Amino acid sequence: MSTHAVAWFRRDLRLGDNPAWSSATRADSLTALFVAEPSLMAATGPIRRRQLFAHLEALDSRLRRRGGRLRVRYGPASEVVPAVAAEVGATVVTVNADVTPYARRRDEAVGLALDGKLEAWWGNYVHPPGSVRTAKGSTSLVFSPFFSAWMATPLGSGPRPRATRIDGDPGDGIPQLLSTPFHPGGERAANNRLAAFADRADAYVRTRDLPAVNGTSELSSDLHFGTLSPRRVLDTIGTSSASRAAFVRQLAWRDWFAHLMVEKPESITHAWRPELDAIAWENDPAEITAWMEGRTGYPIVDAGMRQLRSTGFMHNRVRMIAASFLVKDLLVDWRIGERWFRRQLVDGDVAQNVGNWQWVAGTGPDAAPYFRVFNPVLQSKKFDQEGAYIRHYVPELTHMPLRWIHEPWSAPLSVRESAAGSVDYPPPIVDHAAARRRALAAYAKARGGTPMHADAGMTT
DNA sequence: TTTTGAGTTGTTCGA
DNA sequence: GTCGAACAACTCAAA
Repeated sequence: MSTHAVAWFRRDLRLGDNPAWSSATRADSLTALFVAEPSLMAATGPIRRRQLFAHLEALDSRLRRRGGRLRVRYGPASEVVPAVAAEVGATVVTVNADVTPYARRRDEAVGLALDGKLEAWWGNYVHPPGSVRTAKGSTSLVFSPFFSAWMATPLGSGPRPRATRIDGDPGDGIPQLLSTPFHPGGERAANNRLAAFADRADAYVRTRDLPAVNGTSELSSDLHFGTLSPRRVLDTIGTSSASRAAFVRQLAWRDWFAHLMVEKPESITHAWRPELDAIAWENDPAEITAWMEGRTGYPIVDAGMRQLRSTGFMHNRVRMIAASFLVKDLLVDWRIGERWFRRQLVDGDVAQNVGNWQWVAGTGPDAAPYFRVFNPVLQSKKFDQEGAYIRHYVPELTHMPLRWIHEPWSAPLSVRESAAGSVDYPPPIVDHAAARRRALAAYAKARGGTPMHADAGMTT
């Protein structure tokens, strides 16, 4: 009897170092399948959706060169996958597993419907979620010990791919791209981006915090879509310098947040520290909108939020500043910011986004201490010294002299009037010093302690 | 078994 | 201007 595999692609849109794909190629023939699930599509912003389609186009082209097609189908996976499996007479359906509760429920349902023919691999993390453990057998709730254990864990090896016959049915097809994606799609382009980062990886520590410089890896989107294998990224960058090791540490954070998502899926909606679900958030709708639209009056925050809306990306340092500003300065529930980022970001990823927002909000395990409140002006002066990033994304401040670019409200009226356009830039929506006191008081109250200062709270 | 030290990305205040 | 302390509490691993 001949065997036929369905390689069901999800967030692993590559053929290289892809255990589920490699396993599928061991069958006599295979169907490469992507299911556009309506519920996932609805939760995906236009920029990430466009990027997804670009990757699907590239994957389809690659399969065509091998005489096959990517079969794209629309509908709920729980119906589509068993139907396709029956249609093609599949003996096995291979996938790379995912960590979100949605994905886990979905795969469980599909697995039941397939009567045990679903074969799950881990292909999207350096080490499989759950595999890096403390001596007691659980996931460390402190990053450093997790990192030590992560480094000490040997890399597993998956099955080797073979040449096999690939089904040529395109299914419903891929929607036509109406505009340019964030990145050129596909595995090959992603590998070019990896090679480009490898060339500047030794400058990573020196430049990664400077939003005007191309110093971060900018591989988050490829890691999200799986156009890059994280193990290949690790291999390529290596740890031969302090900079490279610092980057590899970031890959461990990515794995840690995946581990934590499996450990505690309710962290999507609840603080890891339950007492911090009791914070009396302000959640002012007008302020939330101003933050989303980049009209807070704090140039570094607004530059970041506008970069996000217009490009689907935001520099890592600015993500922290903007997130801290929403949670601490505006006292807005981190879940509101998390949802906005997740929808807008081309690399929007539940486990990573929730993990990082809980870190900023101080509600997560081994998170930033709650009293660490970023000062948006200091951060701006420190990391955007020339104001180049601000000027790029906040055109109203193009002509604002460097001396006041980080806090334009301090500029004398004459300066503001002569810097064309700057009168259109809004005044700050909160006073940082007062907002900081209010945040500390709100956190202290939720934690059941007393405020640090007798005068803590909003001064008017 | 108990103790101890250490721990992604910061800010403010007072000496 | 510089510098150290305070701003908490908790997990984990090593001793």
